[in-house]
Amino acid sequence: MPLSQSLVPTELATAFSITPEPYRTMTDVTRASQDTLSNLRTQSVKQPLNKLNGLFNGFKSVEDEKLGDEIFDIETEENVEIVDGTVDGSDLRKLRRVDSGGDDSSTRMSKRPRLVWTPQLHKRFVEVVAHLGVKSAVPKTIMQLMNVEGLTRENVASHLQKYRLYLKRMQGLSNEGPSSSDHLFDSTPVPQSFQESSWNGNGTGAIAMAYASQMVPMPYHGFEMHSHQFNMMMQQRDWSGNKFGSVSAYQQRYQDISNQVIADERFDLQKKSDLSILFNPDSQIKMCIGWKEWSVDQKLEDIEVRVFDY
DNA sequence: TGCGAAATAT
DNA sequence: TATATTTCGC
Repeated sequence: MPLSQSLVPTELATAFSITPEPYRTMTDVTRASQDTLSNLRTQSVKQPLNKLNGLFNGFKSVEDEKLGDEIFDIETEENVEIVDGTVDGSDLRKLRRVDSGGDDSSTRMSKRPRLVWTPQLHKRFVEVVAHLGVKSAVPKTIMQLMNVEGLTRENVASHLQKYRLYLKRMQGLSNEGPSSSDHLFDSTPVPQSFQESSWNGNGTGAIAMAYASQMVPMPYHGFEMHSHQFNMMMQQRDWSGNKFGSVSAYQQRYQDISNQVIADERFDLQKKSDLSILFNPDSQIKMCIGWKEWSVDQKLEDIEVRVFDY
């Protein structure tokens, strides 16, 4: 919808060779103001790259820092601009791609740096997909659970599409080990749970997953641990028929369990975000630390190393 | 809105 | 060619 309208009727304008003011939509105006803003900003703020690096401040472990550092293949400084006003890390997603056919230098805007799926990033992706269940893993949820700054739903959707094709291909090849052509995907083993599990096989499992965000460093047992706020990821319906009954009850339960795990010398946590706890509708609990998964029979003492050992 | 397959771009 | 990104129907 145009924001403005010519006062001169079209016929009249044509008759007198009046070139009408072009229609400007809200999008046009918004874009123009973004252009202006970012032009101003690139002059005063000279370190978009630092900004980018700063986006990953939330990550504290060496591994995570590597993850963050390597996530983007940054080409040149000119390719990066902050479109929105926020300078604090949270908003890489506001880097916009704008039409590249800009002959007008004032409309030249950068495109988002191309995402490179490093083995670390892919590993994280696979972990999350495994937790969700390969059937119920969708881009948005995966993106949220991966909790990697700057990662977009589109990035994930693309990767997921490719990964599904890969899985299909692998399934077709049954257990023919070696050479496919995909080094990235081959670099991270396909979790055994993908082959079918009671947690997601019938489409009713894997309802909730607690996950970490906003990590804050905290000393623990000599190495760095992270405490965090807890969020609940919920998928699918029916929270009424289960034992805990409410989201807050799940959160409480998650807190309880994770606190015990952290205090438990048997668990060699590198960082607390390695811990995930999943609940299914029967209030069964599955606990995952890194690449290991356990079934938890309510009491931690009963924990046995169950299946997956990658 | 957002998913997924297909098309397209790099 | 591989794969990232965009498009488009649902």
